[in-house]
Amino acid sequence: MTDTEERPKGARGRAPALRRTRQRRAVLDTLGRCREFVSAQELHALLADSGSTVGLTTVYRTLRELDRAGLVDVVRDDGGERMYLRRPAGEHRHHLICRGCGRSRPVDSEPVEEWAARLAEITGFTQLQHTLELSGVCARCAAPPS
Amino acid sequence: MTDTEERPKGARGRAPALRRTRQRRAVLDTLGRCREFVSAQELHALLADSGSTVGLTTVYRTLRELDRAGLVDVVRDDGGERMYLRRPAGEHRHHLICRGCGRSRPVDSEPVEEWAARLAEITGFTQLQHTLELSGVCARCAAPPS
DNA sequence: TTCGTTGCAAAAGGTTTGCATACCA
DNA sequence: TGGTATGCAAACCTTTTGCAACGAA
Repeated sequence: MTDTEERPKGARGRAPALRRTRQRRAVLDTLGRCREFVSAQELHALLADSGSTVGLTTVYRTLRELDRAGLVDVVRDDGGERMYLRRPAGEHRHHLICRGCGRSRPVDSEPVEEWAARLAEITGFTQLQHTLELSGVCARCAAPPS
Repeated sequence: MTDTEERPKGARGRAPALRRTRQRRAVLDTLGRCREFVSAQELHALLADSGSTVGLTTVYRTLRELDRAGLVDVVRDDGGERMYLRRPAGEHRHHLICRGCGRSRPVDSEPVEEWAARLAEITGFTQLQHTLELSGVCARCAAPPS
């Protein structure tokens, strides 16, 4: 069990003072264009393809920032690799990912949210967090390969 | 934890023919004694402490076998490390883990199971699998440091 | 000028694999 | 005996970090 170190999310009102750099803009832009989850490595490759020279390190760092800022949804693929998808609204969403084609679709997870909330009451646990990874095989991929 | 579904890994009815070796017995035994999730590395350390000489590789391999056989629940900690906990019955369970002390407690996840089942119908996805990681701060850890 | 940002190379860390050896059945 | 299982070392991979150079404000 890795002990989670204290991380007071409610940081002192300090403004991070993010700078708008060419690299960050490129990452944000490319990520925004992705409709499916992408890994840092994939994103780095995409950036390279589009001619943007952005270091892999920077991609990782930027993605981490976005995660902290709650601007992306993050899941882990089977290999433990983190996958990112830009989050439209401020709400966190859950996605159902097809193991065949990799496409994902957001799902209504209200029941889960409610259940989690109830769980907090029942167990006395506070600051509940949950990560939900859903996968399956979509109708198209399940269909006969004709 | 992942819903264990059929392993269509093209398994031609071959019998795995597991052998009962000293190492496997030791791993199984030590794992069975653990009441909380443990990582492969931790398990390896525990084995070493108890005098059992089992290679780390073997621990990893055995754990993977157990996972495939659906005999353990697996979660990933914040660092992406896999944590294992022997599964009592054949049922898969979800656990709520305290970020303070690391202790876990199984929770009733029926609502989630039902929701997932309904989701399958609605979306047309088949062979749904889900992994749910729940964490929070237990009452004891949240209590004032007296 | 200042100090956040970048990027390369290297370090970390967990997990897997190659391969010769040991051993259960 | 034959095919498994083991274990060491090396390989793999993703992610992080050290540090000198860079550039937005």
